[in-house]
Amino acid sequence: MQEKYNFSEIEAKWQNVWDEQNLFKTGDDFDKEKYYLLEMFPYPSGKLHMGHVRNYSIGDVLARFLKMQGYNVLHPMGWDAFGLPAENAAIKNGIRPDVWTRENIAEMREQLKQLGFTYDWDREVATCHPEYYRWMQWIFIQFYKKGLAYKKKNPVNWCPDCETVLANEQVVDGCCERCGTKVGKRDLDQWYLKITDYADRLLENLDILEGWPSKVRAMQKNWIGKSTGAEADFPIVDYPEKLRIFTTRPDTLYGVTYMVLAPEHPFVADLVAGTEYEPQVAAFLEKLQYLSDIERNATTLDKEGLFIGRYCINPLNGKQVPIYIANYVLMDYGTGAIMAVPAHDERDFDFAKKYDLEIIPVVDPHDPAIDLYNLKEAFVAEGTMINSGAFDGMSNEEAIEKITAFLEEQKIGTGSVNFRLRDWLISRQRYWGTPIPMIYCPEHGWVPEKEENLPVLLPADVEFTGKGKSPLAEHPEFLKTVCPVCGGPATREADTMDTFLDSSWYFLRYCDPRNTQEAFNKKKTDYWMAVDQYIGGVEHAILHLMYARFFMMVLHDLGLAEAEEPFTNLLTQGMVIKDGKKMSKSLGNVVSPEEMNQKYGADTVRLFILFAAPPETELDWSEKGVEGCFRFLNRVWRLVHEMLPVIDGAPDGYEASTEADKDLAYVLASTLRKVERDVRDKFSFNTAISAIMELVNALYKYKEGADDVNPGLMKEAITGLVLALSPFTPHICEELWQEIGGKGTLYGVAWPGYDEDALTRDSVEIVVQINGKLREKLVVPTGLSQEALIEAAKANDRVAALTEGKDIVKIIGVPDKLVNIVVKG
RNA sequence: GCCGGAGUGGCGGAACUGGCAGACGCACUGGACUUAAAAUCCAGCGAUUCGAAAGACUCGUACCGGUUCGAUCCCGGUCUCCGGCACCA
Repeated sequence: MQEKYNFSEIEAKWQNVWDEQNLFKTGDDFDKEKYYLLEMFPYPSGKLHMGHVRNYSIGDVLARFLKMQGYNVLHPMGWDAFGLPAENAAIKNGIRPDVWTRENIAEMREQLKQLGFTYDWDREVATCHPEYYRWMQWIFIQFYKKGLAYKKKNPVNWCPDCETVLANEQVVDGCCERCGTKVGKRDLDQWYLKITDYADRLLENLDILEGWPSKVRAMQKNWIGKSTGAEADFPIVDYPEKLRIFTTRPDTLYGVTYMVLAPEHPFVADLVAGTEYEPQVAAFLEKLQYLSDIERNATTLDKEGLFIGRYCINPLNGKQVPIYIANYVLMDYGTGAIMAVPAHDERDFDFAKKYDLEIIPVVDPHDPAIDLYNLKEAFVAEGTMINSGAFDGMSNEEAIEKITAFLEEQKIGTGSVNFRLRDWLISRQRYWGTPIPMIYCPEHGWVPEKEENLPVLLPADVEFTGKGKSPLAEHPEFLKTVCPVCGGPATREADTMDTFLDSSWYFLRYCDPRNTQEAFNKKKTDYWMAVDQYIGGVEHAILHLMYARFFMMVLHDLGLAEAEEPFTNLLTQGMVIKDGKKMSKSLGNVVSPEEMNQKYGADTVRLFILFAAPPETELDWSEKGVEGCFRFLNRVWRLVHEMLPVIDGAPDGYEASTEADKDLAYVLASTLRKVERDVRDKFSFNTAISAIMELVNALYKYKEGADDVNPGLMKEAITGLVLALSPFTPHICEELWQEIGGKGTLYGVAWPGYDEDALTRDSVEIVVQINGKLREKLVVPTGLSQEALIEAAKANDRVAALTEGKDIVKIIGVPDKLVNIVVKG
């Protein structure tokens, strides 16, 4: 009686073996061909969810497969360990964030091991460890020294009841997540990174990233949002300064009928000071204060404006136009001021209609349906210039160039480019993050901490109330320090860094995780970088992936790394859903990886998650499907055990004598070829697995049908099966490998080759079509010439009967594939 | 509005470079084994029509059209759904 497939015993056994041998440790063998495989590291929230399992299962198949292909594979894992939830746990349950985080990490690390993933745990990093954030601070200082970090006042979300700053995620429907009070704004001095300096490069390099999904590249392109146009200076009547505006439509300059400033524009207060408009402007600003960013930016918001009693002069035609302020002009884009051309801009048109402002067309569409001097809506398309002085008669596209050139000649403007991308606000008024290593000296202003004094440690003796300032800001011992320049008394920055900084270079630290002298050794990162394959959720398509690219560019420019782009290839896996909906506690449809693991084993869970859908698409969890995969593994188990006596003592190699032997040899070779291609070239794990299932089906058929089983062939087939399946379900395969007499562990055993000869069959089935419709199938010798093939088809009784008495117009023959006979009548 | 995808059986999904549509799995149906059940093994499984059956015809990859001997695949148009951005001048 054969042994039952006892997955829990087998899995524990092999995980132990791998652990004891420290099998997945990766050396820096600079001579070997490397492959850096990386999955996005998790936030240690407590337990793994199915999304993690999917992410890491995909990565692990690749890691094991590539190892079998002979690569030196770097496959690390770590923890994105700073962040708000740890602090919330501290406020709610009184657990220290470091303890909470450490416990969660321990639990999740154990879960990852139970899934059999091949991580080199010697390279584990956690961003909350001082050995890690020390170098985070060091990198920040390098950015600062290069002029890429600066401080600026910016409004933050402020809850008047909790008297604290709120992160955007803590603001729900404009109210405080905790107490429900309406959230207001407060201006704070905050640190920024100058990512906008790299906007063009971040955009241009997207074209090189051919290994990225076009979707992600498009998302980043949208996010960067480059627009080309011109800036122009408009003199203001009775005012010394000129008003500079940005426009993408310099061709419409002659159509300007008013100007609009952002209400926060620095000129506004000055322009209305002491006039009758001053109180109205103040009231307008007051009203805007209570709008959230989302409300302020919503397209649905009514356009509201206010004339401020002053006028501008159009530098091209000397026309005097009124100046407005309006809620739809934003201070932080362009120059915070626009020229309004209602005839050719929808927003300006709406505004002009509402406030009864002049509309002057300057581009003629040549469309009889459009009454230029009585427009029903703005005309934004191409046309011929009119009402534009010397530029009349040109195409408006030509006018864009000519007018821009004219502005430059006259020194009243310039060609200009604007980006939607803003500088990266990195200050967080939080405790659980990397302290920003800056010091304020009354004498010397903001100065970076001395590098030899790093890390600036997070103090452990803090209290969490959820009220008032962040714990660091109320910690005198932390705050009190000396100026690195003059040694006089100074104050530390109390803000910590956005956790996105920590995750913007962790892939570099993995290359050299225990270095105490530098953030990472260049020789090592130059060997391992760039990451050959990065795998993670599409929710990180913009922020994380853009920040990491930005960091890599800066580190490259600082001479610290060779690579300029961190991730050569990117795979964004789809979500795991249940019953067509996202898994969530509130819906009660969360499937726990732990339970599934206990019920079916890690191999089954891995197999199902890889088999049920291609990696990029959504995956609907189906327990029936899981059971199917479990059945399959049992089927494999029984097959191998039944064949053990046959394999035992079987010769190496085989002679395929019977047709059944040849059929099986063919299936075996084509399966091995397909699995290799599907995994390596397409990440098409679902079809690779289905091919292996077909092989198993063929083996069952062969064993039932054949009078006597060919031992050499069977041994070869079973060996191939176990090896091909091993990246997907490593535990059961290790066990079977041992039972069929394989040496050592499967990790790193060479990927099986396949028998080319077995792929060539003596005969092949071809299709005969008449007028493109399938009418007959023929078995013919392989490699039959086109002529002979057509003859064979014509000689067939059925084909002859069907073409009887009809004109044969044309015959197409494709060797080893088909014949198509085109007939008439 | 702009940008990026996707639409194939009851379901998840296959189909190489334009060449047998629906691999593999799930669900379902029937059979074998069993005292019985579970497990397992075997077979069937897009729709329609004809036929006792073997089998045969026709239709069928969101919709309309085109290219081609031949289209799930290429081209043009339409619809629907999903994702990103959006008062960005």
